[in-house]
Amino acid sequence: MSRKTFQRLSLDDRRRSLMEATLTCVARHGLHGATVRRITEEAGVTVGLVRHYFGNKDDMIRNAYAYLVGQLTAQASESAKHTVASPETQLARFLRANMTAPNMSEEKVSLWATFIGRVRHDADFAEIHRDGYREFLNVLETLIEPVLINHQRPHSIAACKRHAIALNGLIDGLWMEGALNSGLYGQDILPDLVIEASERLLGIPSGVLANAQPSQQPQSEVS
Amino acid sequence: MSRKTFQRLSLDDRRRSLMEATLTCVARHGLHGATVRRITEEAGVTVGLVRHYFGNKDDMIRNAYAYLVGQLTAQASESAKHTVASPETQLARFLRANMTAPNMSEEKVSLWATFIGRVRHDADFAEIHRDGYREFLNVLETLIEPVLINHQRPHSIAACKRHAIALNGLIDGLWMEGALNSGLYGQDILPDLVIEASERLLGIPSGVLANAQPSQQPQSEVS
DNA sequence: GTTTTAATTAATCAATTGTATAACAAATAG
DNA sequence: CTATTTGTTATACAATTGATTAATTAAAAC
Repeated sequence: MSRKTFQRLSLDDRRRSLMEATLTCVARHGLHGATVRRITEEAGVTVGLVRHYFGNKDDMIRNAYAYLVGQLTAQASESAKHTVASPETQLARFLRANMTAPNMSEEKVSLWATFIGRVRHDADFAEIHRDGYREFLNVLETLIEPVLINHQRPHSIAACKRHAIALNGLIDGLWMEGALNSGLYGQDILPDLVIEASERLLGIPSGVLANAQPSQQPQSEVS
Repeated sequence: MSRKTFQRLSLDDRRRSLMEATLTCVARHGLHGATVRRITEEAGVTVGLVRHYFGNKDDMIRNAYAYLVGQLTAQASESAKHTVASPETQLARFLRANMTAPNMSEEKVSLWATFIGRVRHDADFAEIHRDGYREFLNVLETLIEPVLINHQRPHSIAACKRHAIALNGLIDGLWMEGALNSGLYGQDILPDLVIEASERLLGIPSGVLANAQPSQQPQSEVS
């Protein structure tokens, strides 16, 4: 019987491949069903590589969690920052991005929730979670402040932070409940709903965010 | 060597004892660490009883999840319904209850999140989740409607449902992030924050909920 | 007090788990 | 083309897992 043919990958490629396989397996079978054998099979390698690249399974999972959080925050902030548009448009885009695919996916919410359960007992998990949360709040504060200024609302640092906390709660909650939708309502109502709710939370006139010019309006695009 | 002395319990008592031990172990060690041996040891019995009372481990865990969701929704609705007070006071109490112990506890949030990961793949888990979610939304709608009426706001069934979805998102998100607090802010700001945010979301005058007569505070202090 | 019932224990089982190690082979250097 | 390095495979192993069964015994029935 001949040995399996294989390809030697760079350290980064192989590690990423294993982390992604880990996330796939956790999403598909839960943490308890994400065994070393299943993960390595998903990655197309044999079990020995776990030790070689991560030392042990727990460390591989920790790295996979950090990888996931990085993806989530990167996607979120990127969707807002990479545009030259009015503050209202940027905030509106950010909000919509969190209520639509690929950001709002059942798989990502499931993954996120599954790992949250370990934050409490594992210091590494807690740190990864805290960093991601802080980043998300920062992005929100940065997006909120100019909008408040534009509409003569109180915009002290404290006020911005308070608003960011509330908005983050709203987004997180709707992101979760919407993604693993129980069929009690259609997910398609969420983008408009979160925009309208945010206008109220910030105390800005109705329509300011809802009518902010959407992504592909040619009119104002001067480059 | 003598056998362990034991006590025969009623079916309900023993089942509840095992479910609570299951939740304790899941909260303490995660789903993967909640083994039959640990759970039964926590309950003070031997492993054979799992088969006797639940058939197998998975069914025991499913029942424990339903037990947890039942606790959460019962506590939440009870905190509001069991009082003869103005609609504003009832809603305010409900909101505060979800931002303070025992409802907002790290353990309960961890448990809740851990189980959410299985909703996607297990039909029984999905049903338990959906039922709990529906109940929560119903309680919210019931609490919201009279407040909207009292302040001449639109209060159609659709409007109430929309508000309930938004408020539920806000509560869920803050409940989660607040409980496993990352130290980025103090949990003690959350009760007031959620009350103020809810006033804005519902479009009712500031202070309507905040100044609704609290449970046992003599007179309000002016800030 | 005696019998009956079934809740509970204790022990065993096969399967699966994460880890460790030696053999192998793909890429690289000379 | 040969030698070397090390990424990768294949296999073994001890520990733990959930499940199963027969033996016990607490409690109820008589």
